[in-house]
Amino acid sequence: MKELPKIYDPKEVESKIYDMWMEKGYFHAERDESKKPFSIVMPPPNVTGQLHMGHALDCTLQDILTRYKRMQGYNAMWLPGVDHAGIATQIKVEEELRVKEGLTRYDLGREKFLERVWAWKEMYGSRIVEQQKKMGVSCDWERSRFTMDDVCAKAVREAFVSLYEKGLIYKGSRIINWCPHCLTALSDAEVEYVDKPGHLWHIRYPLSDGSGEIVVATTRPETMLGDTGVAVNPEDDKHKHLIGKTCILPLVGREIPIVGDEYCEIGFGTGAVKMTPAHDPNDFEVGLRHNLEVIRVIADNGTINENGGAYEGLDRYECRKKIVEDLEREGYLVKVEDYSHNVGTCYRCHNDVEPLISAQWFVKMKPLAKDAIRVVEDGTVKYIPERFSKTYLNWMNNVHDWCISRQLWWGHQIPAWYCDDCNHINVSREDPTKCEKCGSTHLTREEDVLDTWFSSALWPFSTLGWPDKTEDLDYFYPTSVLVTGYDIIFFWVSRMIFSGMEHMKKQPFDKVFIHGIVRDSLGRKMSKSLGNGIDPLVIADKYGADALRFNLITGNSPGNDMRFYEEKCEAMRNFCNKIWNASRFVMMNLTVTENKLPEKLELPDKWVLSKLNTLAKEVTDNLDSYELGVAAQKIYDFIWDTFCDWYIELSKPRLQAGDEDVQHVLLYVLTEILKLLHPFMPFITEEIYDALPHNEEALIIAKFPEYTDALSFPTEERDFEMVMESISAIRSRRAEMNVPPSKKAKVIVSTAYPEAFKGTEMYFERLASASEVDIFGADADIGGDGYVVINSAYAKMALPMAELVDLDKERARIEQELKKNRGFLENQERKLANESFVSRAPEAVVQVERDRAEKLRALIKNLEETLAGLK
RNA sequence: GGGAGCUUAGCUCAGCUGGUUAGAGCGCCUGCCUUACAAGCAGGAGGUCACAGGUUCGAGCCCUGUAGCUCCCACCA
Repeated sequence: MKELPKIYDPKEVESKIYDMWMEKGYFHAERDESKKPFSIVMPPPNVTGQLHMGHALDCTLQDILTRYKRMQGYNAMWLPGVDHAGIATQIKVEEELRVKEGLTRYDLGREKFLERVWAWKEMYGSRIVEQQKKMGVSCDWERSRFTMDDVCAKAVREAFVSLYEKGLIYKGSRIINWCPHCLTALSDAEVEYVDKPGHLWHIRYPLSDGSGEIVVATTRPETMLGDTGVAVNPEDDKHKHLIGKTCILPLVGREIPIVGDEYCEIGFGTGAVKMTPAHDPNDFEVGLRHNLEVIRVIADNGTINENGGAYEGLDRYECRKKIVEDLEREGYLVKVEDYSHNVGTCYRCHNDVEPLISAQWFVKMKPLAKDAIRVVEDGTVKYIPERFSKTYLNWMNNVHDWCISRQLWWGHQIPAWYCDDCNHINVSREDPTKCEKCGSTHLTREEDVLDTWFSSALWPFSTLGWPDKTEDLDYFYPTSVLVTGYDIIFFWVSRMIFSGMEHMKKQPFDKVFIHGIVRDSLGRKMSKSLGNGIDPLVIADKYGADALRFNLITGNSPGNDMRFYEEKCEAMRNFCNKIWNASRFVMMNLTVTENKLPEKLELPDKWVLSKLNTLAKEVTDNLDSYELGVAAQKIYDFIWDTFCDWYIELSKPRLQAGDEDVQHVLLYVLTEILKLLHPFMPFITEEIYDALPHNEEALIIAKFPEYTDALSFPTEERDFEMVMESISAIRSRRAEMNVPPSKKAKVIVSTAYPEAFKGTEMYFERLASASEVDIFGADADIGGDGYVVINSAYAKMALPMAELVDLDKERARIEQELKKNRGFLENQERKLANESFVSRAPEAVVQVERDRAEKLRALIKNLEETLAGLK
């Protein structure tokens, strides 16, 4: 048998164990009809990414589920991968190019630039994989995919073409969100709205006929350069007479119409709204209704374009300043109010997004949303916690068309070719050589690439070989559960659901297990700019990956944010050490070499086995309902309290007496504990299992404990708890009297349950500092002069400690205790006397109350007798 | 403007479909190096479960309302 060191050193153990798992191929899953599949696809981290706490939590949850199912005999397949992360990666490589070589991507050209990105990907793409391995993830690395690899590319092409052919993808000019920094269009989901303080400028627009003026209010005066109308509400008595007239745009001099439209709200601002159809989605709609001209004045890079006249070339915010100055100087500015409003910002670079009109590719969402809504509503796809289905449905019910084209180079290039001669758009599975409409061979490929999330949306089936009809798809799809944070429900989860329904005609997963965000100890989001991020690898290095994992999943509930405390890691490391030392203890006392239960079980054996049996049932139930934290907590409590603090202590006298049966029970219980704990703390449990005599090849593939009637001993459990309670009563009393454990004292027990107490003398000696123990029946007259009498509900215990007895104090103490317990009993009796309680509450509940009352009566009786015995 | 969540011990949080005298970790107090572990052991203090009503035999949990905090969504200039 191996000797374990006194302190558990995770660093040494973890890499060794991980290598062993890899070498044995335990993570790999192949289609096997004799087993039920359990499959998870991992949310692919960005190829630019570093593992952060969110990933650590995410992969820990998935690993726990995967290991649990694997141990239950499922064919557990967890598919990992990496996302090409279009914008994020391109920005990173461009940045490197700029800093190191002073070049832009345009200097290199598309082809050369992409070579650089691929080289970058080769260099850094595996970093996050290595980091995940440190966390102990048991995913099938042989199945690892990249969203830009050939398999995924084929799926993207098929998905795009098929949607296009069905008319569900179209190209059109719409107001889109444009990031002037990233120089690309964004989808609605990629815009983050931030409340920013600003102003509401009231501007005078003179009427063309010189009969007066109309005052408009705006938060973005620079956009007036593109104004092509003013809207007022047709019901607005103050303004409706102006409808049909025109006014002169200050500074620009353009004559623009005043139109009546209900979009303009009476009483807000000045009651008149300037219309900039090229730079505001609402104005665009109004413009369509009233045939307003569309004049774009802001260029892609955020400066004013040639339509801005004198302002051309100015940055949009400089221009704003300048325009306000000019308006004021020329007397057009009526007033300025402070006004805070929502400004859209880019989720990647956080610069203000510019709404502008642009020709882009869109996915028509309404028809696709139908099935995606249905499967969540009818429970085919279940969110855990349930409340997130509301978030999802709310979004899906109000979904707008999805802008999927990006003006980037890094990504899946859109498979569309424009005919130079007839302008026809050719979209096809194979690269076309001539226009399908006019036959021209002059074709130009669309330069734009697809939104990264377009390929992510196909992840659950593209990774399994779709569009080919593969065996993997047949066997592992739909996947069992998707684990991810609530912050990407819109980006990803919803798009996977509609894509799965559209392309596979089946939901991509049965369950969506949502977790929250890991925050710092002050409750702030961890971020680079705040510099408050905690590196999971540093923590894992310091406390062990097992401790980190346990930290992340206990003490919080699904879907809720959590705070990260390093102190808690310390507690979890201590827990590891506790298990380690308990195992050392078992090992150093082991002479038997076989893990099997003995024929003859003593009372404490039955007690601990019965508790273990219950634990297995509860943990299984909790895990099946995704209550991972609760399950972990129960295992923790069992190990620390039940096994270490009680059973190991109880085993000591028997071990000393050379009892082999107790060795077997220790080994058995410890092994079962390791199995229960393994999904949560895979490293330390595997290491210990390997050092123990074991029946299965490795813990990772050992059978997960199950409840069994054969090991259910409710009577013995209750009996032994009487003894434990009595021992506790002695300990408590001794501590109160400040008697050191080294001062042993005889214990005389009088109990109404002599059968339960039979043979328990050694436990009193070991755990209650008894020098010797006499056990008598309930009628025994114990106590008297020179004795301290201790009462439990099941026994009266007398300790000869004359020097400690102060009769007055003793009397007062017992009276105090009597008072308290009589109070409790009174409560109990009142409850039991309540006719409606007894008749309406379930019998089991009533019985619990009766037992409790009975217990109180016994305790009170003991106390009364003791009091009477005090002279 | 909608929607969601939170409010439980000094701190951070559990408490699963209503059923003991409401729990954990950390912190605090007392005593112990008891031959697995001082990263430990034993004992202990500490909570009118935000507030007000209601339903129920029974409410931290369900319903209604109030207050405070947080987040998400939404085209109000």
